Amino acid sequence: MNTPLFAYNIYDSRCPTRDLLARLADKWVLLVMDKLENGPMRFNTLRREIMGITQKMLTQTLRKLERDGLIERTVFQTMPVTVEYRLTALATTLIETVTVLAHWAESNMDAVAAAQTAYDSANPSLNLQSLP
Amino acid sequence: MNTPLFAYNIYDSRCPTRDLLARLADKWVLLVMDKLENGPMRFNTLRREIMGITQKMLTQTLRKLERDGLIERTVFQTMPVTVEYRLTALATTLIETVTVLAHWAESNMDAVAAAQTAYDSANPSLNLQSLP
DNA sequence: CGGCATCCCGAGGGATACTG
DNA sequence: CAGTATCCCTCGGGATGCCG
Repeated sequence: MNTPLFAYNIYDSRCPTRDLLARLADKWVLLVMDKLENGPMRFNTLRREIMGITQKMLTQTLRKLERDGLIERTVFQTMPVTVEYRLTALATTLIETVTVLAHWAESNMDAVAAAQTAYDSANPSLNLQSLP
Repeated sequence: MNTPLFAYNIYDSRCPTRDLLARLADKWVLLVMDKLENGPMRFNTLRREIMGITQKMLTQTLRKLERDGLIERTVFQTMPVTVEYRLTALATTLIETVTVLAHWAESNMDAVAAAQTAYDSANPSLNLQSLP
């Protein structure tokens, strides 16, 4: 029968993979990982380049990713301190997927916007424009 | 110089692609799209197979995806009515990435769990176990 | 520079009841 | 079967201030 070595099932709400997916399915997580694709970066560089992210969210995102083993944090005892973040080996198995997803939005924005316009004019009653 | 045809930039917080990414970066969106990979499915089938999703969230997710042109909704006037959801052509350019991301969680759950344990024992002070 | 600690508001989303 | 409509409550996350 060739049973799989893992019994994880993303469709089971009680499976720990569900929580892992929820952590990955986060815009800040995707943006941070995507930014780190080309090598390590420092905290404030990330903060500046990922426009709109607050210090709190960046810190929180970096900590979560570090805890999940996806990024590594290195402190250089300069004055003042320098902190660098880089993807781990584990993250390299995921980063390509992340970058494709993040940039799919750019490549297909026009098609999506057209679909939205069509949908909204076909359903004048509903107001989904406001939905997240 | 070969300037790109689109000036969309996912790192610009005011760019519409940012909102699109936020809609894609959603666990229910990923699970629903992944479920529809192998062909059309009906509402209650999706609801049963994606354990833990409420009727409200399933409806909302399907509507958002329909509005973005990623899924198509077909109503069959049987008695009672039958409604079928299927991925659109636009979605086919994204579905592989989505499935890879969703199932990466299953394949790498053990590694992530190990990293978490290591992190938590190395940082007994912090309590990130509770964080989302 | 690279954070941590608080306050606080609004919305995301669960639970429940009703319908064509 | 496939939804819609409310209520209600938590908690994500922005704003602000402080620190080694």
